[in-house]
Amino acid sequence: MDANLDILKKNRLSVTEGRKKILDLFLDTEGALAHADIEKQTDAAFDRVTVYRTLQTFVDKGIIHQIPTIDNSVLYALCKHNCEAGHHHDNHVHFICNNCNKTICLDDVTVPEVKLPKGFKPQQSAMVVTGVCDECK
Amino acid sequence: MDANLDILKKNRLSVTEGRKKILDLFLDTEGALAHADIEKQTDAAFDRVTVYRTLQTFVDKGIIHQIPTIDNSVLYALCKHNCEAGHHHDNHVHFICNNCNKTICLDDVTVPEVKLPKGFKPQQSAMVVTGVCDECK
DNA sequence: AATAAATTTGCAATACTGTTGCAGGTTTTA
DNA sequence: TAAAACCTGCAACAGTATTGCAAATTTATT
Repeated sequence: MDANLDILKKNRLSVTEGRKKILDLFLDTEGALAHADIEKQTDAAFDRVTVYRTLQTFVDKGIIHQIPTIDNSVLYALCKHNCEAGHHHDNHVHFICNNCNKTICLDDVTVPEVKLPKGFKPQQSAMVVTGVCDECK
Repeated sequence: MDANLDILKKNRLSVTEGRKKILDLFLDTEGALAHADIEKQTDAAFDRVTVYRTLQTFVDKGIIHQIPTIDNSVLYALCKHNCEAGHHHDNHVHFICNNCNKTICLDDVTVPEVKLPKGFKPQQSAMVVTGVCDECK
């Protein structure tokens, strides 16, 4: 069975063309995707609104996660670990290349824990490193 | 001499009402400000465009810095260390409270270094922790 | 397999966020 | 004080995101 079908069914989502196609995109892409990337790579086969809603649904189900960026762009990437609805365990560092502008999930680099001042209770932490990636070197 | 005047002159910026007022806001605020916050707190005394341009100017001069967030909001905070134009040395952790929605600069918590995979050259890193702050407890 | 129920999609409308050019005004320089 | 440099506000525009609703599709039921 296709991986995308599997994932959709596991999350009790209706299997539709759009969801299958967008999920495939994530499965085939190493790194992160922006809403605009998805529109481009699907040749705008789906309404912008549908793409927005699909992404939101996937985030809610823990299939993909949002990535923090310095500018106001929103990036999404596949969760590679066992994220459950509403609880993302994706605790890896994200790398943004200043040369090719790609965002790369460093799946093997976990976000280190930090000691917070008294009274602060952490729930989630994110870390973004910018620089030059291995391909641009 | 007022702190704001001092900072503006040091950076060879014309001293205008808008810049003084917005800089004061940052000096008086512990934490980060979004564009919307600034409009609100100045009673929209300045045009939206002016606020955008002022923020951009301050970032360029190294007076304030942008903070990465998971959603697509853009936050700014004063650089408390010796930021020079184009070189931000502000490496503290930012905390976003899920209750009061404030962003707080944890000036005493520095972003830990992480070991990156081969070929990746880091230039800057940012860390954002979400949770419950000391006031909301 | 056919139909009903539930869900999803696309369109239209709307709102928010941010940028640019330019004329007029303010600040700085000489 | 006058000229030059710089900044501001307005108008227009572009990109991004959200909502309601009717039509279409998918899933559940018989």
